[in-house]
Amino acid sequence: MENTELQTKRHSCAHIMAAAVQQLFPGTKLGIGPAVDNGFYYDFDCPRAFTPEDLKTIETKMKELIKARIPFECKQMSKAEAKALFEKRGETYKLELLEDLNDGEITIYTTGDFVDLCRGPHVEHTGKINNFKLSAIAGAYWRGDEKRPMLQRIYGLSFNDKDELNAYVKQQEEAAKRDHRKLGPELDLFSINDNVGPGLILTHPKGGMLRKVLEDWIKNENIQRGYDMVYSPHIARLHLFEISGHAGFYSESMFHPMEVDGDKYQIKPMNCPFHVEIYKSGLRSYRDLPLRYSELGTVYRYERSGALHGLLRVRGFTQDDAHIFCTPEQVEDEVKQCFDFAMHIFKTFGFEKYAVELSTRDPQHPEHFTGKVEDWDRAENALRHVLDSNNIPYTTHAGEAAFYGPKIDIKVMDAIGRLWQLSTIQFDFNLPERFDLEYVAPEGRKRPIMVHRAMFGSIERFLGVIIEHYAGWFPLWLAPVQAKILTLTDDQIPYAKEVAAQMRAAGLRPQLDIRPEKLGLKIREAHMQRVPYTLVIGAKEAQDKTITVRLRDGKNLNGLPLADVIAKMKEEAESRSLSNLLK
RNA sequence: GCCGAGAUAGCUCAACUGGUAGAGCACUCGCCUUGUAAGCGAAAGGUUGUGGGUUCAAGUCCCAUUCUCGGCUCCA
Repeated sequence: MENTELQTKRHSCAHIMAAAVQQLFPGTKLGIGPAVDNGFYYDFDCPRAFTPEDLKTIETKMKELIKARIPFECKQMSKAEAKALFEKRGETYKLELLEDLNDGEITIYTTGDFVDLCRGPHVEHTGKINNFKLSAIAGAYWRGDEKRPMLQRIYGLSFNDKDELNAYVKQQEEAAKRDHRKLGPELDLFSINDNVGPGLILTHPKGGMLRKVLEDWIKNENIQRGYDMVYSPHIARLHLFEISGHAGFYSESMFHPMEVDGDKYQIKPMNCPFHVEIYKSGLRSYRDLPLRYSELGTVYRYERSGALHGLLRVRGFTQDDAHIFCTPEQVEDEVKQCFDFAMHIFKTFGFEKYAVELSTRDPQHPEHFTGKVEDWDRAENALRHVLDSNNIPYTTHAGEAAFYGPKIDIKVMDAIGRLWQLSTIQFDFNLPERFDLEYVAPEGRKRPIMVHRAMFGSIERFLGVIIEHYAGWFPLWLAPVQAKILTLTDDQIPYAKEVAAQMRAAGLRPQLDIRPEKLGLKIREAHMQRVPYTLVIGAKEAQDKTITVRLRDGKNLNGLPLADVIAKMKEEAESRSLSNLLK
């Protein structure tokens, strides 16, 4: 919260909204009402469901309160006094919050008749509030706990001035235009279909080409970094997941097993146990380590229906998964290599905004975590050391580690500022134990360290993120159709076909548009399909064996020699350039 | 899963308080041979998400259900 003045305004605005709501809907109980990134919210317990029309009524009431310039008054009081006050007002949620506070640190803010348990600070009076807009109604569990009552949350936007507010609204509109759920079907990349089922993706030919390019690239990157490629089946005996522990700890996220010949089979939610079994298929020496098994492994997880979100949260997805088995001495090098790999990917795709999170165990609650303390210490230090020595800013989340090991997660920001996890590097002290993994060291049999890692996270999610990141304007190496060849009249068809053939021979992906339509129409369609280069062929070009290239911004490069165009495009694609070489 | 909103032609949307489901674009056919973001015309396209109910009459009202969207929770 960098701008404290704005945060104060936002929080005060939340109070005014709550005051308005309590005036309009007497008996409404208060939850909490903090300032957030773009404004504020307040949670209410009101028997009547708020409607979008109510937002307008509440806004009007808020404006009345603002006009009245009601002072925000702070009162210090004892716990007993505060308790009596909120009991009288029937504010059961505030009473619960009060329980967690110590005597002597309780402050109450009042605004006219409105009373709130609040640390403050606030603006002097309601007249200081302006430039806000109530934006949404949503459900939210009391204290974020799904076992507690669901309250109604009203979100509001609030900024320093009108321009900032308008700019924010504008930015949200722009972001909505690049939403992958809209662009994906528009660009014919993928669809989700009711008959197939929620959270299950149909990848269309163009999306398929994009995915193939991504998969080829990541496989090669893996191989160059010393990973082996393995494959594993989509189903396995449930028994496998009983050994791994997933059938116990993870069963809520697994599809129900199916009956086969009196035995139970499970569609896989994870690739790890398979890779572990590959490791176990032979006796491993310390000389063999590290072993790095990689697989584009498709997994199926039962995600709760309300959690599904386009390509970013689905029920069937393919992880660019890998498991590294190594000695304790090798751990840090391996983690560093994984981290460098992730950075290489972000650089290749041009992601500038990302957040690194280190999740460690909570030493207060050792019972939540499996494995030896010295292993945890070594692992956490390795993760921390890699981040520190690379000067990577990160946030540490104590207690957020998985029960089986600490991890680094890297999230990137989508078009509308939401963070999505892509890369993850996780230690696992659980599976080596459960599967009794070993390697032979000079001093005898030892347990290897196991590291899970995914770089894209899931191919589907990565695709969703890059659709939004590029707004559909993929760099040439990724674009499913790299150039659209447009003819002016039927006379140019033979030359257009020759151009397409030469481009294909050079490894490029052209597409012909030889319809007898106006050039303007063809250009419009090529542009809307976000094709990087539009190649125009008229009588002149056919005659001279040249090409007129129309760039994305509308600029034309007239009469370039065909061979030059192909060479430049080839260079641009092969170098995975993020900008056009033809310009 | 929970709270709320929604679902009408391939897409974007219309149809006032219940009274014969329409338009633009796309698709198909015909004409136009076209020089940088939409040429003209015609035809076709629907069991209004699905299943019940109320009514003389349901896209519209009621119930159930599926899916989608905004959040919560959870996560790659």
